[in-house]
Amino acid sequence: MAATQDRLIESTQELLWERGYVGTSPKAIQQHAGVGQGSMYHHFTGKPGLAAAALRRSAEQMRAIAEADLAGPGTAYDRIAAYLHREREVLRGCRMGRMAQDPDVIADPQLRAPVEETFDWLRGRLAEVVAEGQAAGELTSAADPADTAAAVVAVVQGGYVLARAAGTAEPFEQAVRGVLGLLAAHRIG
Amino acid sequence: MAATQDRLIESTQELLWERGYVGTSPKAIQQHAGVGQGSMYHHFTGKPGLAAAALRRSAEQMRAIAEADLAGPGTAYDRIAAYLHREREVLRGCRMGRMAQDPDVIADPQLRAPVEETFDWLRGRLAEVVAEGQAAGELTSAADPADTAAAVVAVVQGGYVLARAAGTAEPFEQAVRGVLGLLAAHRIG
DNA sequence: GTCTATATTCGGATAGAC
DNA sequence: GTCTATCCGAATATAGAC
Repeated sequence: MAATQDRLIESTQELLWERGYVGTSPKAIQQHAGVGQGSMYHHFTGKPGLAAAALRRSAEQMRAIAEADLAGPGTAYDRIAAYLHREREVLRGCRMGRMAQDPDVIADPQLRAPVEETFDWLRGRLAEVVAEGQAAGELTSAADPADTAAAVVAVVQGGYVLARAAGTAEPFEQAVRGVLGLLAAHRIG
Repeated sequence: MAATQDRLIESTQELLWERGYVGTSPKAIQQHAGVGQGSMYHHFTGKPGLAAAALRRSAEQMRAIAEADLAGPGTAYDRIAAYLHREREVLRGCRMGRMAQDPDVIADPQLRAPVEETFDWLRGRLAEVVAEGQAAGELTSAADPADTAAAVVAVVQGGYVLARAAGTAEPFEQAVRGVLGLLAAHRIG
């Protein structure tokens, strides 16, 4: 039954987000999904296989959500601002970014691949937006597109870290305002 | 013997950095420190107590290292650039930032306090530097000091995440160049 | 496909001898 | 202060019945 696999994958996505890879046990996944032990090991080879499926799905979802803002209307600055101001559950952190901290994830190519690809894509996509803005005469050419894109993505990822450390979303919002404030000086017109 | 406590704390610092809180077992700490089980439980109440001591020490160290750059010579921009360009083991990530991802750390006030205080201090200190630069006429007043400071700290923390995801320090360096490039437009003179 | 039983190792700690 | 012995539950599966 596809529903069982789906529930397992969704539960794994949820628990990886909340507890990380090391902190997520097969048993916890089964309970969260309401699925028996035998059932899980019938559909998946084990914890790594299931986690890989969950991460691939999270990667797809993250990408779709980001693309919605980046392909939206308005100038390059507007689209970056839309991406940065998107509603987020800041205190939960980033589903993908969190995985980058876990040595077991980084050590397993199957687990690391979705994480790496997601951020590669995101940086590339933001760099395109910056370059488009420069080509359209909306932004000065002073800022390198790839470097600026990396800074924007890093602000989001770092903002999550600061917010969780502080126990409030405020530092995330400050960081977003901060980078947009800096970028604003590069607008033309 | 103080040396035993010290070795335990240092080993814990090391392992927390590498494996995180959930991923670090008392046994691993003992082995890394070359100290027996009984000895560890004689000097510390258990894993949380030992981790708290290790985090407090890491917090002191991080603060001293950052202050060295931020209190250095040069303009505000120079000092921020010095902080950003400091030599780092980028692929190891940040000892403090990593802890913010761990729910068990965030849930325990004793463990979270050093993390929270470190980032509060760092953002405050960087905001001072920005404000000093504005007062000295080196930087425009367009950028809010607290917001800019949060963005700078977030770039570092996010840079670590991107670098670990990529398996190379390159995205960290891009992000640093990116935020410095944006900030450069605010320099006067 | 799903269930229950069983196995092995680790995590985190306590107890008491030396 | 340090060591060894012991404890109990959790993590991560495998085996085989239904």
